[in-house]
Amino acid sequence: MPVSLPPLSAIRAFEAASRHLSFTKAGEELGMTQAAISYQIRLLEDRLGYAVFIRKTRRIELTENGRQLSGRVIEAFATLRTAFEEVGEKNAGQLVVSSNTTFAVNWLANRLVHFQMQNPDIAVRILPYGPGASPEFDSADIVVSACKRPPKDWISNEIVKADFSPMLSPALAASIGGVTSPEDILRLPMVDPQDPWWGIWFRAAGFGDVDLSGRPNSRMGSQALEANRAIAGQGVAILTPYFCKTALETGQLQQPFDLTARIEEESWYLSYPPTKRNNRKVRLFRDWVFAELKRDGMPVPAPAPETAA
Amino acid sequence: MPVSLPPLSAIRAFEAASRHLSFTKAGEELGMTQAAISYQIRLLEDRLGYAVFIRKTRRIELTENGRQLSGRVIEAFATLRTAFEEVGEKNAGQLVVSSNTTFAVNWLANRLVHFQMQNPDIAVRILPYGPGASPEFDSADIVVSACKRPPKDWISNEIVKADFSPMLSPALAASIGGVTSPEDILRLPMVDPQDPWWGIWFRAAGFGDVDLSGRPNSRMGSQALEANRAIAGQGVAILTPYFCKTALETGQLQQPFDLTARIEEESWYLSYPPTKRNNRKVRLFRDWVFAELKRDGMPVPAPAPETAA
DNA sequence: CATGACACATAAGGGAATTTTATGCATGCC
DNA sequence: GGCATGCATAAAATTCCCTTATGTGTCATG
Repeated sequence: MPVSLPPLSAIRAFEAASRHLSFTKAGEELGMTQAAISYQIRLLEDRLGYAVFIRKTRRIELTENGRQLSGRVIEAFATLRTAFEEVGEKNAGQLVVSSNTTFAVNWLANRLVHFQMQNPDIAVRILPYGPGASPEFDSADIVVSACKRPPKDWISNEIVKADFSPMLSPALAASIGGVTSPEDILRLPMVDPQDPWWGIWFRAAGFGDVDLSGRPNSRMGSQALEANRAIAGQGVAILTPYFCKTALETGQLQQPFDLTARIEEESWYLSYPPTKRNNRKVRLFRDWVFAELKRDGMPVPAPAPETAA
Repeated sequence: MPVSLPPLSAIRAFEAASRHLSFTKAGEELGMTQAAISYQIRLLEDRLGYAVFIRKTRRIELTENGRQLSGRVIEAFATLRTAFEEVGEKNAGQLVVSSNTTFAVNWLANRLVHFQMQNPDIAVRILPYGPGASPEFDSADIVVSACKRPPKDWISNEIVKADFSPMLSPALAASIGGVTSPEDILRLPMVDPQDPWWGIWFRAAGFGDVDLSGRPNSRMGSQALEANRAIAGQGVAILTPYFCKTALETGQLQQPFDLTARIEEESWYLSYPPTKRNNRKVRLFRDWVFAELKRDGMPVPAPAPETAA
């Protein structure tokens, strides 16, 4: 049970006044009037039962007691200031993004350098989390997640709808003389036949119950892996076209059907705690993500309105 | 221009909460509700732009940032607490009395031991100041002064009226066959013929202008010295009977005439700054002085009323 | 598995603590 | 001597907190 201190505002006034040896200057530093400092010092002396300043004409001096306090109090405030400053700086200069692996590998990886060039003062740390793991809501500034919902008070924007469609390597397609009908796919190996996306896509394509016994969806988090296996010709994967853009453009993969399916509400979300809605680095990153999406022609959510700091 | 800190009340709440890892306990320690702590922490996090606590169910944890702050903040508050505590204790246990020499030597000297026995926890320091010097209004807790008035806002009590009357040693009186009329005094050497008190006393005794060219009054501060010279038979001194009580009782001095004179407003005053009116040691000392005076049959002023701390 | 207890969050409202404004006062300086 | 400077003070206005009351999610328990 620590000793109770005099009012902190009085201590702060004393700290400043004892540094400047002037109530007026202390008031300026603290953004208040000379009268307020005078009041606070009076309060402090009243509370302590002894004077800390001797009022001379047009200047003040510390009393013996005041002198003894002054040093320690200044020291304590210096400790506080450096503590908050250091943590604040560390915090302002470092942006921690917890992203699910798909988004990190298929989207962030080859664009991040642009953000970093635009904002050389911000050190970005990407923490990818794989399927089965959870985003690091506690330690991240921003989270890009798919299935895992952020704490409900977080500000959350849907950034990419989880459309999906079968993808395969041209070589694999050629091996059966080309893929022209959904049924062709069934003649090829699948990278992950248990993925529930298959069933949904086939239904959307007009094929009722294709038997692909369900398994917890994990494609949201590991498309990079599936994509590589598909590129390597190991099978047909069911992937989100937007995330395969490069592979599709370079011909490493092909998407035989324009038809995409989706599970409503299964999307990638960018989210952050409301505390950080006015945080510079968070705003910069969020806006950059939105701008990139827009360049890609993706629908972009309106960012939540800002509030005065 | 130091960095501006978050609101200090929020920092204090954080300090307590981070020690207890509980808002409820922190609230108890600080004498406020759990809701208030919650509010303050929220405020702090809002201001800082990052969280300092992770809210788990029925308990809280420090975030990385919070942990980094916590240590320093606790340290800073400990510094403040020990600083105020130490100075406070030093201050509570030590009573500095700046007293004019007459009062110190002729009154305090042989009584102080009683006060010290009654209050063994208080260390009394008497700072006597001689004629010509000033009381140490700045560093003393209590001042006993005569001519020097305390700063006008001080609480000041008249304790001894400066009555005066001629005093001499019995031997000196016998040397002229006894002193029975004021005129007899003029036949003897005076310890300080320039003292204005002489003229006033002689006038009061019915003798008009006795020629004793004036000189600044200094008897208020050095009666001890004059008294010793009178006791040694060097001359007649004009002294305050109350302060010669012992010498008169033991026959070292005699006061030939009951007549005393006084200059209105010339008195000894006990005074202290209003800041200290409820200060324990100051009250104890003041009350002890008043009690001693009362025992001597002196009129005692009513102490100023106390105010709630 | 329902219930209660516990710990923190949140909203509304009131009130006290601070601040400001507007002076006064003493004194040092030109 | 007149003015500027720096602190004190009183009254008035705000702002900031804190409390009360209630909600939410979990854990523990019978």
